[in-house]
Amino acid sequence: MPSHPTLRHRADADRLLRGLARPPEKAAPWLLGKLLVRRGGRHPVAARIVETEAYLGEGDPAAHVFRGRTPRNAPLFGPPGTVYVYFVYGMHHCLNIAVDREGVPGCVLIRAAEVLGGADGRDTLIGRGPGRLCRVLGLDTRLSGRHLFDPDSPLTLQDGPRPRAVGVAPRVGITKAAERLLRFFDEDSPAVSRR
DNA sequence: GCGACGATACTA
DNA sequence: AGTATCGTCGCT
Repeated sequence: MPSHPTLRHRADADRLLRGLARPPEKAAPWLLGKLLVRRGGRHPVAARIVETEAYLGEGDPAAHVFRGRTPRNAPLFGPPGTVYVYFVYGMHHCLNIAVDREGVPGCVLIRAAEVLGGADGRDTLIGRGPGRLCRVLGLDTRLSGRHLFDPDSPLTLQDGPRPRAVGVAPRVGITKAAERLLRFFDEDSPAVSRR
């Protein structure tokens, strides 16, 4: 077992990468409970993921890559753990994580997370909805294309407490393939979109 | 170069 | 239902 901190972090990243290196419909529920850690500000901010959606790649009419690769969606073709952030409706950013294998553009949209406030964890802020989550974590398109486990990454992933129960529902806000149950959420979280 | 539209979220 | 608000992409 590695005892040096750097080696241990490396081992943690490898384990998380194995979770991400699977098809979106597997990786999306697996991501529930994991912690997004935002660095770059005065203090790191951690947010516990409580709601995700799977986007299946070129065969999924609701996916950004449905009509093929473009400069914007290119990060989705990167290795698992690559960050894809896009801008919608002239005001919101949405965070995605590329999953599966490099060259296979499946991804997971992070729809909600509980931002852990003070050291005591008492004042829990919620980022309900992908737009608000990005606003609360200060994420924008400058992060798109970066990788969660790069040494100096401003956004990383850590292990966290798994949910007691996982709910399944249709994806939010799409018109195509709207019936598919590809949205996953922590049933106990108040931060989940209410729809 | 142009225009339609979107993986949003709030208010009424 | 209405709306704020703009980057992206397909098409001309």
